Amino acid sequence: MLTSDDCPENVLAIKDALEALEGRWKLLILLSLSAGNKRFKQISKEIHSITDKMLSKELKILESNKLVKRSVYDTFPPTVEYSITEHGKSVEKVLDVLYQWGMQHRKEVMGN
Amino acid sequence: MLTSDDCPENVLAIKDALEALEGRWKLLILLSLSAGNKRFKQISKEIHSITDKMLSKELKILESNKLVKRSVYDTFPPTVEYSITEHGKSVEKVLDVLYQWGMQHRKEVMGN
DNA sequence: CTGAATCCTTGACGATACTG
DNA sequence: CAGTATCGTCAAGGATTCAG
Repeated sequence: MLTSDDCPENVLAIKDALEALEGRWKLLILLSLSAGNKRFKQISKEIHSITDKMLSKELKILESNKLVKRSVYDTFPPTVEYSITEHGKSVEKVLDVLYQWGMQHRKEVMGN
Repeated sequence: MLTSDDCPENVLAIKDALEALEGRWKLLILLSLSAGNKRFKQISKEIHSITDKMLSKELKILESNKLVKRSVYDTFPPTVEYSITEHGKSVEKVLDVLYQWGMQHRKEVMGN
């Protein structure tokens, strides 16, 4: 979460939004969990090129941002399940807008 | 511009959109130019903490993304003016959505 | 199974000096 | 005025190994 530095106040909210979705993996993890609750191993198999370290780290960030919920079940071997929160679901409308503009942007930049 | 790697096709457009706005400066430059055409020096004065190198680099990226237009006038000393393109203006509705969600996000993450 | 610890590479970003 | 060139720093992300 950013604090005031160079930015006018309203820019901070935009930057926070971008930051919450930035990086190579957050989007993929979010979409994977949107399709249903998953365990650590399941996610890493779906996103085959992610390392355990990155998956672990990104999940923590997403959890700290209240986009993802982590549930631990006391079994052996340990069972941990990840799911999308209500707040996590609310990003979908943002992604829609980004998708629409992104398509337009690709047309604009590539071949008109 | 990304090509297909791990990502499902629709994710690429979203990533391109995020990429076009990412980084410490792009948003500030875009907003500055939205308020009116500016010359290099004017922008760097408005965004006082940016270095010439970064401003130059970011402007090139924004120009290559068709978000900003660079106009050179053959005077001495040289005059270069930057302006927002139509495509650049189209990001405003994206920023609106990001702002709305960003505000909600801040409430969610900080003190509900 | 679900991670944490360590080491390494790469690119973003900054400071400063210089040029047409 | 409008940049470029050079050097340096730091954190993101990756590869690999270790642990409860």
